[in-house]
Amino acid sequence: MDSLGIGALARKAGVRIDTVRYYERSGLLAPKSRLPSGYRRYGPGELARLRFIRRAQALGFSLREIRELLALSKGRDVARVKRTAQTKLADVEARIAALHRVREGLATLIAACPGHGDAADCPILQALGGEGPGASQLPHSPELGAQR
Amino acid sequence: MDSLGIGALARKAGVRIDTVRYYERSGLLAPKSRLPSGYRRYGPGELARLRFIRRAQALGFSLREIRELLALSKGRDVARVKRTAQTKLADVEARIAALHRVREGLATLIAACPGHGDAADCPILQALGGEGPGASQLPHSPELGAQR
DNA sequence: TTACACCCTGGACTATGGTGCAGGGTCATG
DNA sequence: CATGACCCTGCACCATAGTCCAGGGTGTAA
Repeated sequence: MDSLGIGALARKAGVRIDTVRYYERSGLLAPKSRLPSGYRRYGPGELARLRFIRRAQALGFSLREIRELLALSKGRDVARVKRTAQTKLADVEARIAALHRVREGLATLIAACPGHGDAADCPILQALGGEGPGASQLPHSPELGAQR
Repeated sequence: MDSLGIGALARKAGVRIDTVRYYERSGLLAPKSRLPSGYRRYGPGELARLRFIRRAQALGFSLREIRELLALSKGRDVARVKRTAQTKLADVEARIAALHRVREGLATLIAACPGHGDAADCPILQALGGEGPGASQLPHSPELGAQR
């Protein structure tokens, strides 16, 4: 039979055994069956599901979102799956935009810093430390704090 | 005197009182002095430092990195401050690049998904779930998992 | 003096995504 | 049957950045 123990499954998917058990605790991946001893047994479907989880994580989905995606895929509601992916895309684009602003702020400060001399002449320290208009060149977007 | 209690300081900087105490525990911000009762007292320097911390966070620095930045600024080693900022800039740029790959992967899948019909026809589910070449259109960069 | 806002410490708890360990039981090979 | 690899459960722990609470003490003004 092409059924796998937890160790073989983990090796095939490139994750740790503990991670597989963690996913099970999190309601993401249940074994196909159990031996009378309690040993978990997995089939090819479980391997595919585990790979799904890893790939979705690489796309920036959280485990909670992946759980929803898996539930959706069981209901074969393709429209909702697509909408979820679209929402995620918008989210990723917002994060990119926020990071662009961070990059501009940093680049501006680095360009203005002589790289030597007294700390009082360093715009990086000035801009961050000042309470006056010196800080106005920094991005101020609220969502930057929400960078998960 | 223009010295502040912890509540006034927190209000001026737009953070919570607990957060100020948390920063103190983390070695980021010590009070200027204490009353005999133990009450913390802060001067304008501490307010500036607290604002520094918040702005640096908005630039994507972690508290650990901010602690290093603050230590550096005390040593007035401007060159090292600049190098730290440059390292952070490279880090931000790598995160942007990783998110770009995520975006391309998602956009490709969304474009190919009909948005209706059977789940078997949904490339989002297919690409994620398959173990064959279907997954090859997805980004595979290892640093994506390391998205802090 | 009383009222009330403010402050103290220490510890528990939140969410996320795991990792590690103790103390056992089981499976397969020689 | 012995050995070693594998597996079980349950629990504690990691980092990050806080948040909240209990059970007190203090500062100030009417």
